[in-house]
Amino acid sequence: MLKFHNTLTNRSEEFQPLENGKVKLYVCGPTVWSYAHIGNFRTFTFEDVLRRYLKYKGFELNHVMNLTDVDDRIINEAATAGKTIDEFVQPFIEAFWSDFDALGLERPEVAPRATHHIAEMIEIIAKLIENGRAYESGGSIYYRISAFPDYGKLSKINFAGNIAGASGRVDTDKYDKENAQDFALWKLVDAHESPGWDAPFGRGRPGWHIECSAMSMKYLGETFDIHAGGVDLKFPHHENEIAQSEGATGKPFAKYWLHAEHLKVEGETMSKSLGNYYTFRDLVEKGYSAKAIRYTYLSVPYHKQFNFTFETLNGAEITLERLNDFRARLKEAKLSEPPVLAGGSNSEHDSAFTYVRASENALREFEAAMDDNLNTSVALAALHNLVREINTALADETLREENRKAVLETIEKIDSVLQIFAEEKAEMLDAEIEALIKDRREARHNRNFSRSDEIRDLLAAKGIILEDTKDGMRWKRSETRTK
RNA sequence: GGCGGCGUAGCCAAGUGGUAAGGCAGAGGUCUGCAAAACCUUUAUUCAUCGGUUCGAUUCCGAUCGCCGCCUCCA
Repeated sequence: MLKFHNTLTNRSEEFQPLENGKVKLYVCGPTVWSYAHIGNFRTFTFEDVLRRYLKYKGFELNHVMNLTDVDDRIINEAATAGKTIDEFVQPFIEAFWSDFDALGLERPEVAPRATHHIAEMIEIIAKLIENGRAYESGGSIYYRISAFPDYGKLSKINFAGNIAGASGRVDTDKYDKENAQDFALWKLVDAHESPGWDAPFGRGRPGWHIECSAMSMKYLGETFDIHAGGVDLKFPHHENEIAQSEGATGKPFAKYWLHAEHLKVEGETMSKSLGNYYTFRDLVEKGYSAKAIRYTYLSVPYHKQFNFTFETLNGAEITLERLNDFRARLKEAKLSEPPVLAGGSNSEHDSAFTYVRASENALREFEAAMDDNLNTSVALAALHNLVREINTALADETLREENRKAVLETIEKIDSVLQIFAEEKAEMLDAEIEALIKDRREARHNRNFSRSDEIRDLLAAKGIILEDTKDGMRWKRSETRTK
């Protein structure tokens, strides 16, 4: 039974989609003003695991992730660079998708851009003005929080205590609002100012929150299943989305709210001033693999803050090498066929049966962990336990053909969600290396070990690692990385 | 000032009212011509501290200390 911790109710709840077999999922996407950092991608990776696990459970997905391509920062940066918004944003959108793909994140069904949905935003704002939940002031349109009694139900924010004690926090907004908490839906823009769009209530540009209401409801309907995002968006962004959407439609907005916690880096808040700020591409440039970064994210459940350290990341590289080696070795192993049995059992048969059961157990543990609010820590432990057990069987030569298939299928199922195994590609060695390997085989046969070790070192320098096993020699490429 | 979270081995961490998953690192061993890989054994009498409830608490309650997040258009 799949359960989520719903931050709207603050409880663990069984997941029940609105429509049988289908899930409507909205996630807050990136603001494309720069390269996304490793904190952003923790959230996107969580959302990918959510997506993949829902598919694993047999649900049909309609997953929407917006791209915020208009906000104050983008407008300012574009102006500074002397570019239009489109020109400024385009390279960052491309970079975002490139990073997204590299991390094994499956693209959502719809990835709408805010600037392409201004009409939908205007429509919602018009409704809110009509029903008294929005008002005009100084040419801009604001949301009237006092007209939405449910305001605060997601973030559980107590405004009374807030205002009284918020030391040093001044409302710096230069516009005139009825209440300090009222937020802008539409910002007045001069006739000559860009960007700007014409609306019945005047030329302007949208406030930050309205885009998500507009795009989620356009593609998923007024009520949908899951809304996910980073914790920092809970207030005010998600709270405001609820106010806008439910305020306009009178219907419940999202049923389940899932929030990903932030990460720290080496025990400290990630920030440029501390020098521990990393984009995904920074780590790739340092030589780390996307899979190891993904694995590191998965080692801690999404709803817990975690400490991203390079020691952990290095460990993840080694762990993944072990997993990939395991799979390769399992595929190559010479295994015996099941003996022809005339009934009864013998010890060999019993052990084979045990390993079939090990696969089933691992899958069951994996699903139980994922069902429990996507506990990827425990899911990984289930995988590791299976690998160790089967490794032992390989070492003992008690594994048989029938087991191999079961184990490989289990791994494939688990990895359809976790996506941590390396892509399998048939690799060819060039002739020179093939010849060296042949020489070494001969040298070893003749017990000329100085020559065979010399060749091994030579190949190692070329990034080819040799391992002598009882089934013969196997090779792999070393993961070269600079640190 | 308000709301919330966290503190588990050298490191990253899971977890539960019934006696501590997993990964990395370390130590010893098996295998190997030597390596590598793999496997085996081992590494927290203890889960920040102090009280309380309980037959029993790391897990529940209270207090204390420490760290963090949100309350500002940052995932």
